[in-house]
Amino acid sequence: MNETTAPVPPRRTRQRTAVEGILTGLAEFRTAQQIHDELRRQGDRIGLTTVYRTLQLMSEGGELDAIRNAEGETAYRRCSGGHHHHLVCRSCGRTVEVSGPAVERWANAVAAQHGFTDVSHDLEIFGTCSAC
Amino acid sequence: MNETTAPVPPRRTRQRTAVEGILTGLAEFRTAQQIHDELRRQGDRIGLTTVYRTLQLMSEGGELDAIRNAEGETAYRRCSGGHHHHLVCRSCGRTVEVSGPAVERWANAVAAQHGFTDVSHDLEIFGTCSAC
DNA sequence: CGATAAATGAAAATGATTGTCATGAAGATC
DNA sequence: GATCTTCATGACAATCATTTTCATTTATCG
Ligand SMILES: [Zn+2]
Ligand SMILES: [Zn+2]
Ligand SMILES: [Zn+2]
Ligand SMILES: [Zn+2]
Repeated sequence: MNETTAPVPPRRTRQRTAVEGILTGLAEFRTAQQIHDELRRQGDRIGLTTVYRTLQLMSEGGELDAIRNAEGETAYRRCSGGHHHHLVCRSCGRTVEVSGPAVERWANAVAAQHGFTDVSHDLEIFGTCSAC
Repeated sequence: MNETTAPVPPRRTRQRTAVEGILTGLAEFRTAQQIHDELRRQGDRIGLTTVYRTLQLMSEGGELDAIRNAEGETAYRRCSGGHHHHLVCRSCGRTVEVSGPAVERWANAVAAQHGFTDVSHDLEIFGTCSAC
């Protein structure tokens, strides 16, 4: 047999658990450094490198959504499964998941009109939330 | 009188002319380094710092559109004046400007519904063009 | 309990972008 | 054209998020 994709689950380490814990119930997008700072504040001893690696792996595994903020930094957030977009507060990071079937149809239609196939899109809405 | 915005046009230098020349008639997004390389290849003597600065100024002045590619680098392209989005070929980089009033309305409406102000959005459509 | 491969993290490297500042060159004025 | 003022240039250093290295630790399994 040719086992191309051996399903090896990640090891349950203290550090990975801590990162998952921070992300659970957090509605905001957060960068690796922010999460690292918060963990340190809580007293967790964890390396910045590990935070970067863990977030990357979780993102690749579909457990997290990733976006790049205005400063070009990558921020992560635990999201629901299906296709959706984000309404993000520029100052506090508060995020609301949004979806619009009409937008999906429009994007696919305009791409098809120009002969493009295998279509995907990136869409994020930014603003200042009422609390800020 | 209080002249808050003195309209001082940028000086017409050999370097700025060269950068503008490269961008004219180029349908693809290009990074500062790519443009610098191309100018050097053409025999133009120009510093990388100057290319970065010129592109930034042109972008701020609305002469160029800027996007961040998959590697996180900023790429620039001469675009038409109004608000629009891009349909970009993943393999050859061919870019088509597109616009959809319905999308604009939807984005603003959904942001307003959630109490967000000072709203903007990023939207790019990717696909494979008919030539690829 | 070992054995073993994955995970960690401190430190160094990377690489795009920005800051510095001495020198060069537009544009205005004479 | 000569001169002056000010902006522009660019070689170099600095910044800073992210990645790489690699020696050490540790989770998992038999
Ligand atoms: Zn906010
Ligand atoms: Zn969508
Ligand atoms: Zn193409
Ligand atoms: Zn738009």
